[in-house]
Amino acid sequence: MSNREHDKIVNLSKLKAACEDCGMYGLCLPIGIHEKDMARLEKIIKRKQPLKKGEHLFNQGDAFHSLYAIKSGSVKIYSIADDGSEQITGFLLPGELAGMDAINTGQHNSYAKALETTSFCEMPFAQLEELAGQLPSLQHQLLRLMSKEIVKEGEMLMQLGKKTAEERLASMLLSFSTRFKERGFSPTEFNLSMSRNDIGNYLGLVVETVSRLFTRFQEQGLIYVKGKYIRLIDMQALGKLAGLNTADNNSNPKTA
Amino acid sequence: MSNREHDKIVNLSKLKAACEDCGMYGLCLPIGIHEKDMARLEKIIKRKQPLKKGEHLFNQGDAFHSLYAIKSGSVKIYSIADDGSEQITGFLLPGELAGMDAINTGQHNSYAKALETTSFCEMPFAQLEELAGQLPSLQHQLLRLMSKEIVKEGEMLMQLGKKTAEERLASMLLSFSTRFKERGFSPTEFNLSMSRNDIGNYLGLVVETVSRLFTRFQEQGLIYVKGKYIRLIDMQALGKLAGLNTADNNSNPKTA
DNA sequence: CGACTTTTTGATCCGATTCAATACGCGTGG
DNA sequence: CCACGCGTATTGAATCGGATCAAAAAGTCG
Repeated sequence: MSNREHDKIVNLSKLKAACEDCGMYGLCLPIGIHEKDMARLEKIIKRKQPLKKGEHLFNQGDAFHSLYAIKSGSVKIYSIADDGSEQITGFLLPGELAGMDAINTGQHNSYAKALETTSFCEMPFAQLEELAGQLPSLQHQLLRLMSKEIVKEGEMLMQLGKKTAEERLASMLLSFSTRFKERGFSPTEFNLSMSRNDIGNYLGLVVETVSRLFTRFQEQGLIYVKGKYIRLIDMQALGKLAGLNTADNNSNPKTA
Repeated sequence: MSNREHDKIVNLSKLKAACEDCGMYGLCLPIGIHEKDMARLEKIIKRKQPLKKGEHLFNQGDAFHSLYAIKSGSVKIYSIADDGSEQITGFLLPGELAGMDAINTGQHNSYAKALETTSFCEMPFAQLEELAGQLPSLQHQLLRLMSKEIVKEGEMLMQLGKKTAEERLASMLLSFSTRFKERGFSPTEFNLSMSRNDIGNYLGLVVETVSRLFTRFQEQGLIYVKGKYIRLIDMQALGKLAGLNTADNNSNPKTA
């Protein structure tokens, strides 16, 4: 796509396709990296065999070696507490990074499971870190992505802390809508690759509640649902549901 | 305390006390930084006037310039949603860092308010980043702390997603206990600097529920409470409450 | 097709919220 | 120093949203 002159090595292998050829180029780690530096980044990125549905990218307890970038498909991130209970902490779409929570301890403390056939890149962290020391833009991008992750989780805390079941599901639908749009997919029509149970787990609700909400939203003409297929019909109403419902819960504006 | 020879500048000012003299040295950013590099790190760290109770370290919407390390006191991190509702996402104790969520957008999307008289250091991020490019150990430590933040929030998600009111409060008490201990304070006896309302907001509960729980825990002989003063009496029982109560909620172990 | 899993729908129950009122803590000023 | 006032905390009673229990319906896959 763009002109790279001084590289004989980069394209020597079919397996090692360039980031620039990846549909998620504009969303992934390479953002803001100078073209001349990209070759160095690409050299440490490993193309991997796609995962089949149900396979794991990594397991809780695994030693941490690499970050992973999702290229296509989707991944569910979850952990299992001592008592055996599962908590889903996120769903990854193409262009998003997995494994950052493991940097701290050097051990993955979550599972990453493919919800469908999923292709990804592996980026050995030691090499990434070394390179980041040499490329300020890469270092910055790495910090930025981690910061983004922190913000994302903070927003999720807001969800779980204050919102009703209805608000949570509406928010989630809109969040997926936005993310699909960023990735060039339709913002109003998509398949949710995870089960109703997963949705409930993620949102802090039981599966029956999620099911009832989908039904209700459909009855109210907000969405059309057919299994995993979702069409958002009344985005505005969904936004209103997601955002400004209980405009009080512990809000306590004066303490601000 | 330790021997530094080659520095005339570092100690020239009383204000600019060394990190090594800070009680939180072992918990803060400097972990793992070589002694010879510390001088460079210290040079960019600004000592600031302590905040009085109620004053803000930064406000939501502020341009992001610096990370802040808490030296003493405590801080509440919260954001205000469009609808005016407040959500507390965390409380910071000495040795902990604030502002990492702003790296992504270059804008703080939370407030940081002192819950009591609080002293802190300011670390201009641009300089920190530049230095991190030169000191691998600093870069690593920075990434590690951000990773830790992600993990911490992930654990909080687990709390809010699945746990009962009782479990949440027990967890919070134990979390503070651990953190106080790490900082050299008593793990069984401390003052919670935040209001009951703040605790409730943080845990996704209303203030009445929090109050009732404190009363109940005390009746059950788990703790002694007197206003902000807390003494943990039966840590084991608290741990049991916090951890292994509802060992089922959406656990669905087979999907693991 | 037939077994199994996932989803939906219905009826009931319970934990936490809400509403309401009292008690406590604390700073201010007389 | 105590009285007053106001914010914070506690306690009580009623209500409700979402969980739980139960069962049928719809997908999924070998």
